[in-house]
Amino acid sequence: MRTHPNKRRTDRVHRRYVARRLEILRAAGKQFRVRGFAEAGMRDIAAAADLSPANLYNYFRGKQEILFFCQDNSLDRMMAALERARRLRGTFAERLRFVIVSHLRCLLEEVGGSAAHLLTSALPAHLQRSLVAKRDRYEGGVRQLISAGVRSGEFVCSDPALAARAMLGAMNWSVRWFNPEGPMSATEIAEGLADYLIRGLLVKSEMYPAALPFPKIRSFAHDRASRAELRRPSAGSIAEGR
Amino acid sequence: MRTHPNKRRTDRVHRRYVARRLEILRAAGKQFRVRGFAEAGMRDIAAAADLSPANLYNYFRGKQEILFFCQDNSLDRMMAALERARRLRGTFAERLRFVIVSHLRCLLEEVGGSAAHLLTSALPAHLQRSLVAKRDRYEGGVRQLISAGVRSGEFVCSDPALAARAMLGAMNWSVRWFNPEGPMSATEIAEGLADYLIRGLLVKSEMYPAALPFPKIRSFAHDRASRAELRRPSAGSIAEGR
DNA sequence: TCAGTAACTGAACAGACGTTCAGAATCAAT
DNA sequence: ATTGATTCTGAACGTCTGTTCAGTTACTGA
Repeated sequence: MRTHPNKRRTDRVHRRYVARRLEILRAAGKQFRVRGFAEAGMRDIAAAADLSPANLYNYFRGKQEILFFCQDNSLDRMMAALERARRLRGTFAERLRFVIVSHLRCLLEEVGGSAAHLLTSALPAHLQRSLVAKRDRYEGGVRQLISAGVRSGEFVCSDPALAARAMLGAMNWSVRWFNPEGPMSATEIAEGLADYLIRGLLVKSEMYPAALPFPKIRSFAHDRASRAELRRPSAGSIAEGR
Repeated sequence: MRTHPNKRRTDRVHRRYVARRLEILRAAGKQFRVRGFAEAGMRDIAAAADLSPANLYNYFRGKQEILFFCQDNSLDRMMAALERARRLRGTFAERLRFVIVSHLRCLLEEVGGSAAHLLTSALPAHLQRSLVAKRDRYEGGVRQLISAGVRSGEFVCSDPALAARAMLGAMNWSVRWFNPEGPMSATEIAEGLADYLIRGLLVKSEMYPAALPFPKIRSFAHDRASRAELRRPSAGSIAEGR
């Protein structure tokens, strides 16, 4: 029994497995976003992902784990955008705009149906802590971006922490009213919100809003499809139930 | 059997009844705010209000009705603040600031533990419609305030509707991170958020933030305690259970 | 073709939920 | 003290939930 054929087989099987996992996460993310965590039942999620409810448990340990990976996944994507914005050459307004637009696309665009805004208390303590820590790092990054802009003289802001929270709140709340079939696309909304949110920081607001070109995001939705976090957890990462 | 003694008796009984109703609404509002609608059980609400679970049903038809009155009540308070802001003499920035601060106080201050931000889909259609209509009137009022400021030359904003949603989102999201025991009071947060949110609209942002005095709100939390909407509904306003 | 593994399912389970109800306790007025 | 109404409660009911499991189907590699 050589290892190669086996290896190839399990590879393909594993790829299918990961893909199904992602499908489930997307379906669940949409359900969570639309109906809320508690209101979205496993039977709904299963139906949205075209599986039997019982079959979900071949891919995830339970509902909480699904929520966790949904949030963890979108937090990772946002964090990646934040780090990319940091390395960006340009004004702080441009960097901040990049973060805002990325954040909103991640939340609103259909393919990225995640639900980072749901950070609910329905998770066991250690998972909750892990997510909150990640979100705090992200929020801290946004705050630092604002502070740096203030130090550089480009921004004016008496309380960067509060401004960061205001910006994130305005963005996160958009999932409440955004309608994919509505007149505005996710990108248009993102640009419009960025205009307003950044204007509140600029010292010289006359030069704003202007057509600030910023690097297009390519393959944004898929570039983390095979992240380590998406693989099946081997150890007991979810120990006790609720 | 004269009517006077009876009248007096039932009056007092009725006052107690209304007061208890308000207590329940406050307790439930806090639970809904902290844990979410589905996660907050009737047994939790009852415990928070110091009642037996069964006794809740002497004051409300059920959980959905409690949520409805929570939201309806805080929407009414916000609407009242909006109308008061409209009649205010002063700049549009001052009026808008009044609305923002009132909104945030209504959401965050302990005594007004309501949950307008929860507008969930867990309510029967007609109640949902009623709340959404009221919220739309409120949101429209904020939008008109912005538009009027733009027309007057005081504000600049390419999309007042979007800006209004951004502002409301930033405010509503605050219930997620606000901590009553934290370093900032609800009022301080309200002022800080108002600074930033209004700055994004001003043409001449140099004169901002400045100490803009605005009329103090007095007896804000209690002035609607005996509203008609708080009385027990006599007809079947909640018909079918979900 | 055949064995073995992976993917999947229907039916059920234990627990939590909102809610009800018969009846006890409390209150108010005579 | 008695009466009638109001306020309250413990215990239960039916339903829905997340989850499990024995068993079936589909797929893979030789």
